[in-house]
Amino acid sequence: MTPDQASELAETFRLLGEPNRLLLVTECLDGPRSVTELTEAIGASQSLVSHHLRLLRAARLLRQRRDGKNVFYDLPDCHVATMLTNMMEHIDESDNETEGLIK
Amino acid sequence: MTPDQASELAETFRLLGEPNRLLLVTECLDGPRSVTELTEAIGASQSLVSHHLRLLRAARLLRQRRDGKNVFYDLPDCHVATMLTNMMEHIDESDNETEGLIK
DNA sequence: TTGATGTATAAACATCTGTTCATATATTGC
DNA sequence: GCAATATATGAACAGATGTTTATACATCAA
Repeated sequence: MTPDQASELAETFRLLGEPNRLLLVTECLDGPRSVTELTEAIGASQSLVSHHLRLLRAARLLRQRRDGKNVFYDLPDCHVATMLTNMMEHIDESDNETEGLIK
Repeated sequence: MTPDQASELAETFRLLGEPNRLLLVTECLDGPRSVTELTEAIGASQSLVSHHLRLLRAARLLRQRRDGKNVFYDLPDCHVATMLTNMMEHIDESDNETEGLIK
């Protein structure tokens, strides 16, 4: 893997590496969600949600579509959705181990 | 997905979301690597590599094993290796699209 | 047009993070 | 023991990041 490829892939991971953003993306796994729905789902302020959504759509991790007063977000058809689904299936497997802590 | 699960998964993504750390992990995909090898491979300072390795092993993304004067790092047998391999296989697919930029 | 609702943006700020520099801790060979 | 090599740690700091507050923009109904 070249440094450029690493930076590109890391950028995706970095965006998913924030709990609120990860929740926003996973909420959209089952279909389009309006900003209001997303705001209620993750329990953050509307402004914060909007800021995070901006980053996610800039990186094309989410797509935006307006319908009347609402704006809906969903995942474009890409491997990120598949990867996330796979990760979530295996999320409990490593819970048996004690969480690692920095000395 | 619960907020706790999101935080846990996000923590893994966050660690992989830094180019140097991602390179360190991918370098170890094909087998154990010494700190010296890793340092040369990613072209960073020894100190920086060591700092990053500390974070990665604290999160159990990498395992540490000393052999004489050298310390070798490798991936524990977990789904992270599989995920990374899958992601790297598909890394070029989304390159056709223009990179998203914040206005 | 006005008000109401939904969403986005800008500024400001405290905290977090990556990095460097210096130094400490192993481990081996002499 | 000492020197040399390999790795880890601590302090310090600039820059990035997540969040809040306030405000702007968009859409629809009356």
